Amino acid sequence: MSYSLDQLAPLLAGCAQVLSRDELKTKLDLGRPLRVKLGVDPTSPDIHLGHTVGLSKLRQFQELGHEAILIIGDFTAMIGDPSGRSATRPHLSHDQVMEHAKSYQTQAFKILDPDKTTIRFNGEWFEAMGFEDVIRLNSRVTLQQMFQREDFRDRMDRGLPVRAHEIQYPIMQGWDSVVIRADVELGGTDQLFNILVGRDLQHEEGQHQQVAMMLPILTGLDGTQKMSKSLGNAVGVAESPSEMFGKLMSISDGQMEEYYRLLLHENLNVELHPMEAKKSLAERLTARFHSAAEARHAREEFELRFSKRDLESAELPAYQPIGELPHDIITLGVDAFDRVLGIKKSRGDLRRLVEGGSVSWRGEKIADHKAIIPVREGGVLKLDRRNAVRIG
RNA sequence: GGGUAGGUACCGAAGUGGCCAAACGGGGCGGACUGUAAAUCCGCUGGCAUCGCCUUCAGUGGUUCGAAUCCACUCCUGCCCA
Repeated sequence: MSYSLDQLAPLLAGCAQVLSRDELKTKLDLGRPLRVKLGVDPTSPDIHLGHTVGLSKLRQFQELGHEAILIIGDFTAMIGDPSGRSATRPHLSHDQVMEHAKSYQTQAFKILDPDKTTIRFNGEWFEAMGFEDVIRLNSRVTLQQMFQREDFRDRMDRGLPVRAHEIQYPIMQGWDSVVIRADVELGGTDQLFNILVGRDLQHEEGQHQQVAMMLPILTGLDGTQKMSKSLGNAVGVAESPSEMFGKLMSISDGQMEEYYRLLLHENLNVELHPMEAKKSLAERLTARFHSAAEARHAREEFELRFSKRDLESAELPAYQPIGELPHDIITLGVDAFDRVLGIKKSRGDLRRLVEGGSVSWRGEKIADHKAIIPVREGGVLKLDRRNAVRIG
């Protein structure tokens, strides 16, 4: 039987680059389930929408009967992928990484079918390697090869350091492919180099080379850099419906086309008013990770709160000032940010917010940073653009 | 190992004895405008407090009434040479 006829086209859809299409076709023609690899490094505790581009593709393979292998790079995460980085990454401790790995797994299963997914931690084989093994592995690649990589070259040109351990990363990622005998490796376009190293190493080991399938990289909320938790421009899949909806509403119109294409796999309807298109995008994506009802609700709350600016009727976190706390706006604000919203603000930050005209009590702007809030009366305290709390 | 240029706030980058919490740009935040969009304009951008005080210019020690700025040592990085 032939998988390729009906599978090739849908699998190629949405890919930025495939090396090569012919090889993929050949592999599909084998008629057996392919071993499809996707690696994630648990460098932060959360999976975000950017990760879901690759995960969805993996899911698609899974649904077509192939074997999905999710590599959790517990070992590689400690080194840090230098891809696309202009600076060396900080090291993470193994404990931190394992902590992250745990939530990664749970969150990845929001997309993948847990019953059909093989999860492998690459510490499994790397921890067992001795220095001699490492040297032997290193002897299979050349420095020239490593320095073909754009980000390394770029840093060299700019006089920035490239540390020796960083060039180990692609080698390790490549070795993962050898160990699991991958037929296909998925990754963002920034993974091209790493994935190709995998092909080289597989060839060295006498294995068939994996097909490299590169997916486009999702731009983060800032509209310029790739989505990444550490850049603070990410939408996490575990975030609450209202956070998710709100964040998605803040993307620029210019990004919508990209979000529609990469996340919903369809084209943006240009007939639609941009705001409607965005609300629809936000609602559908929120529904994907929560429920249709919750997404609907998030949308209604959003409209109430931000479009109609009806803070009084909106659902706001409750804030109960501690009894003996002085009820001046600064003290109150700092406390509310800290205890209710989990955001650390200094008194100076609060004073600036007040002076900037952002703070209001029961709909009245507070201009004086020494103002006392009559908390016993209860009411809504607006703190900044997106945060407000209800007292009493 | 030798030579040389550097290490300033989130980033880039001025400042080379007091006028420096530190120019300027970017980013970020807030406001006006709006669709939590874009563009534009305005303000803010170390901490605490009522003009003030406290911590900061890689680190440590020193010179000085006074240092980011001078000296010594240390650590870190680039480049050139070996």
